[in-house]
Amino acid sequence: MATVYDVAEKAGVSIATVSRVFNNNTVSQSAREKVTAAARSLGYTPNLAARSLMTKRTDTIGVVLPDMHGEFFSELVRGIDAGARRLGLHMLVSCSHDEFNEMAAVLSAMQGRVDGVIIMSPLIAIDALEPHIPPPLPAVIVNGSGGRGLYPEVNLDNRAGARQMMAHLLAEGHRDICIVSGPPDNLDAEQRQLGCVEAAGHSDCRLRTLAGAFTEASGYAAGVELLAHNALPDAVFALNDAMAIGCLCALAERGIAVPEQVAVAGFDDIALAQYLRPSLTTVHVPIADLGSRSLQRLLAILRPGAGAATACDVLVPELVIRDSSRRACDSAVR
Amino acid sequence: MATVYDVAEKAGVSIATVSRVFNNNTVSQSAREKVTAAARSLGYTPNLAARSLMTKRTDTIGVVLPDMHGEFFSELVRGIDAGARRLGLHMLVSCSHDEFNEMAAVLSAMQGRVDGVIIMSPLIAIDALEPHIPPPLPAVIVNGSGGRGLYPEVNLDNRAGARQMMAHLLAEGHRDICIVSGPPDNLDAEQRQLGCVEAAGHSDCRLRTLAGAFTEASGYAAGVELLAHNALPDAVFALNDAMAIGCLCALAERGIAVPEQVAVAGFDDIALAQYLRPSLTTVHVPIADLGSRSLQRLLAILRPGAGAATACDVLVPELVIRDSSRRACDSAVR
DNA sequence: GGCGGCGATGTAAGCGCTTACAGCATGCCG
DNA sequence: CGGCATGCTGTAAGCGCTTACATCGCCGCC
Repeated sequence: MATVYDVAEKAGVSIATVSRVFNNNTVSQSAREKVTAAARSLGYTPNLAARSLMTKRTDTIGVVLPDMHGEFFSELVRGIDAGARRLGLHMLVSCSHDEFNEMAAVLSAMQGRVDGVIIMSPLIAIDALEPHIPPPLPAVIVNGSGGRGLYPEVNLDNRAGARQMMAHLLAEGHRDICIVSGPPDNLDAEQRQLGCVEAAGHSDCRLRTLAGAFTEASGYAAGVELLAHNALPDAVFALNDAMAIGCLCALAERGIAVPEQVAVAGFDDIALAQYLRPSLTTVHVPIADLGSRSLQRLLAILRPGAGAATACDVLVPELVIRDSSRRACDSAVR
Repeated sequence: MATVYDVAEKAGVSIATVSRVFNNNTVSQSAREKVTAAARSLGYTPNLAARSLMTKRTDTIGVVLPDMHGEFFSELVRGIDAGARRLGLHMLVSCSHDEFNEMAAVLSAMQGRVDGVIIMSPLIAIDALEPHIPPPLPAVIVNGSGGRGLYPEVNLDNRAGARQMMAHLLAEGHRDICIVSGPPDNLDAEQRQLGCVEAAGHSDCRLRTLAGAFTEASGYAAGVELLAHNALPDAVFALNDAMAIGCLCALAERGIAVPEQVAVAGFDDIALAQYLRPSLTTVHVPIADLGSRSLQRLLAILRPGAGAATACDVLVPELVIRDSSRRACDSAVR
């Protein structure tokens, strides 16, 4: 690997001049040309580790995720990436697999390699995590409500989303509603469920819950169970779209008409929710926004004064009514 | 930020001892305890940039992706991550947005921060890229057939997959088949198309092509166009599942029965392909395997002799026959 | 008791880079 | 023509760490 010394020697200048060329500092035109030529012929690329040792900046932000599955994760990363590239920042992505020790390990493995981190961990109570964030490391917590306020947070208002959906289902006249829940200990799932209960509390509605795990398979299983007991509710509200799809599948197999015999709703609004038949009523979650917003928050710490910190850090999802919950008479063009 | 010096002073030992404690070298029990206590009380974490400057190892591998959209990307990363974590490696993920200059920039931005890179870039001809990989950087190319052999490659046999699907459709008796193609310049799309043409060449089949872009929307548009011209083929083979889903949606809207009036097939086998109604016949792509396999290849370079390099680096996808292409008389339990 | 061996520790060099500081022309002014 | 600002360039220090090498007890042995 070529170093500044090699380039300097070949170009007949000092290492300082080489460095200056690569940092856009004042260098005479002739020196600049000699250096770039030498660098190219040697295949020289600055060693970023060495650079950041001096500058104390890495131009990299860490992203710690609970896992790597599915749409949610990729959207979030996409949201962060979009902002990061605009600012010339890189992303170090790691994955804690929902394990507490992993999380701490991953975090300390980022020390000195990132300027700050964005942490998302719906499974781990954030107040237990905070002490494990190396103190000088700027951090932003995504969707991990309940921290001690040591770090800024960007949250999704899952409860509000669930309440909106419940209000819609109630308005459609459904009084016997079955929730397909998310995995235990999952913060998002918990809050969505909470929103449902809140909304139901204000009404004369009967609420039941079937256990789910945020997967298509668990939604399918829930649908099968529903049919086995021969106790079809007015509506099924699966707490994410994957489960709604699984459930839809189970219902279709038994010839149950949706929405005529039972309404079905999901949560997340994944890309193909609108392409299902019937198209899926769901709650639109601005996942990429969650990512870009959290990057903004982090940047407000890293480059104080650079950009106005966003005032609000709670994103409210939006109800999207489609065919799977609409009464027959409402049906219209998609 | 505390350094080895701070810890050494507080613990009353030399910096070498501190370093040794953190590198599991021989240190007396008493010294070890003093150091760990001091480190904890100072909140010390080793600076990894400095460490890798000495050791020439970063324990990080770079992943360069064309973009951050959808299932494919997250699965690939998951496959890489799974292997990486087992080996204590980290992942630096970047995204070239299919732009050539970005690609080179991203690559040089990894210099000194990664031990090697896994590059995936279906849009960019790999032989144009190779010269831009900094020479000493070990690299593996994923799914970018056509390199000059400078770097090991791990490829998916898209052609074989497409041929399998065509064979299936032909066997079902379809002779008028419509392909919904992928975006221009996309290597995967090109090869899938090529496979179709090859398979059709050996038969008396009529093949048409409709332009697609690997998105649900483009599949939907293709479906609409098919109906507009009133020229329904026997079968529609969308070159990925997202488009197949869009197409299915367009057909369902007009009341066309699948598979009775027209068979539909996709490519990729995304998680919910089996939960659609009708469930989607498709080609299963082992995306995560693609990721873990490429990591293995990279490792074979980084740690020669550590693990046996896999002999084969072409993954063959697998035909999955479901309801959307089955003749009525074949229909059975899912 | 002196000595080789051994394990724990300290000293210091140096990884590849940035940057403060000094040095050195050059040009311009008084 | 001396002095001074100006613009490039080189020298050298040092970022936080690992590690070769030297040092130093200490034990057991002849």
